Amino acid sequence: MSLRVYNTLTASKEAFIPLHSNLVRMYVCGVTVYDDCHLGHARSAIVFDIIYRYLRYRGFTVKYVRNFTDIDDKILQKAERLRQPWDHVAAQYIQAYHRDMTRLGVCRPDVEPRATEHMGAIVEMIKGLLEKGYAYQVEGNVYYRVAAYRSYGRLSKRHADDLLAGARVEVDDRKQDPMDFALWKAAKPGEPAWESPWGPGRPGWHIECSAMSLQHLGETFDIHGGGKDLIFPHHENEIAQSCAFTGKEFARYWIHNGFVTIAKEKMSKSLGNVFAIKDIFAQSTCPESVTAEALRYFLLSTHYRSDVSYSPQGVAEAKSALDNLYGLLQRLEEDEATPVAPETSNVQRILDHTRAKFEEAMDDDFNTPKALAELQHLRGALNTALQQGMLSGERKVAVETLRRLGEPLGLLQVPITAWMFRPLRFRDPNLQASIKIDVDLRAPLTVGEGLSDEEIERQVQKRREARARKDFATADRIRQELAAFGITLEDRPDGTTRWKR
RNA sequence: GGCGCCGUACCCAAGUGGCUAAGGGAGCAGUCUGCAAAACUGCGAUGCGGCGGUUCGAACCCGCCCGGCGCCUCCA
Repeated sequence: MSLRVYNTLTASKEAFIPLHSNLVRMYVCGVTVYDDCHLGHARSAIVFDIIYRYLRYRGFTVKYVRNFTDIDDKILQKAERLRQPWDHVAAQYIQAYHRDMTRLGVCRPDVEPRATEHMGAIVEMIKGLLEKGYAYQVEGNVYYRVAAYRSYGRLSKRHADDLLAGARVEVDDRKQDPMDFALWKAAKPGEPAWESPWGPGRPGWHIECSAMSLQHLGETFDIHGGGKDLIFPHHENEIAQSCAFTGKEFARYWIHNGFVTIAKEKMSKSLGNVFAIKDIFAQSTCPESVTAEALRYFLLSTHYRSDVSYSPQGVAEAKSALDNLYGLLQRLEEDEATPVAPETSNVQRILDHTRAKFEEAMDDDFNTPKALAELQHLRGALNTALQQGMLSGERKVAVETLRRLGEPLGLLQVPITAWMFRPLRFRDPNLQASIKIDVDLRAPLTVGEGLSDEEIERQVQKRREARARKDFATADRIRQELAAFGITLEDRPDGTTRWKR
């Protein structure tokens, strides 16, 4: 069984075969840095993160490029509003982006090129397009001549006639055709500008991605991705520019992720239904790494091409599902003597079978919901095995397998002592609104103010002594005291006690 | 107007022509337990928006209808 991916270009699932044997070259559209990232950005980043991780899991060498568009009209507008230099605004949001991605556990790409650092390449490309007749200049502006590119529309499955029928294209007298788009924008007084053969100005949106992907990945590369809202016009225009410039095929596989929606509607600023990533973390009652995995599990429980409807209780449910997997990890990692039933043990067979099913699911266009179901199925099988007795070697292998299968998904990577088993909730009423209120939200929530492992162990030991002399009043009192700090105790049959945060 | 997507149990969500329609959350019952918790086991769609059609056979293909959404304008 080999990897198959859905290609927007051909509108079908295809066998994934990189151009150069084992090397995968992948370009993903990052963000225009003019504001904090929201859940939609998180989804896109996480989707391509798991694609990147899984390709490596599958033995490919991946060169992963994800850009920053750090010069754009929106950045200039923001700078004006804030009365700050535009490049400070960009730098600030690049930093915020990195902060959010780190929190989300998103791998850093191999290259993170910025438009402003590729002006030479951008200008060269525009020059080439002019020479070949695919562009024209008007008063210091350069436009792409869409009519000159025969197969324009093949990605978004649109035809020139349909586009004109839309009649929502901004009217610009200088364009020869309403569909033409800017490659270079002449600078107005006071605007940042770079020198060019057409006078001072800045690149139009789209050209920076063509130039940067060409420079870092070459003329033809394997995967180009982004949110599905980029299919038109952004990616369509990139294809037009790049193919016209090089005369070669551009990206071979186009991968697009679905939206995050709120109450069935696309998350967007105009609708005012945007949730910033930083707010999710700020409002969560769980530590960052736990919140990150809960959010990841939530997002990955829907296939990447479908829209996923965000809700606080959706994340809370994902957290519960993860708790059960971590609970299993905790029990597997406990070093206790268990009854042994080696002759009937089928643990290794179960693990092998799960790995095969997991890979089968991921090979089928990154079917993460199916992959998660396989992990959950494994949980049941291992729980049963655990109850019948597992050798310490088997338990070790089981833990390794769970962690190894979790890795390409970015899940099950938190050390067990750092996992928080208490339900995840959000403090803000807006985030909290649709959660059924079934827990006391005034209970202690913050991790930082909790007890240390040592303090907890000491109390657990005291309680053990009390139980040994049948002093259940004391034992129950200790349990209640720990519960006030959010610590749950679970007594095992052998008289020992496990605790959970 | 053009192009396209979706509608599966209380909620979320795989499956897209043929084994009992995955899995998770919530719920109920039982086993276990000083109590509790966890875990395990069992229960839950004769049916996949509706109506027709194709087929030996359809949630899955085709047609129509109902409902929801997206792109065509900046957007992950």
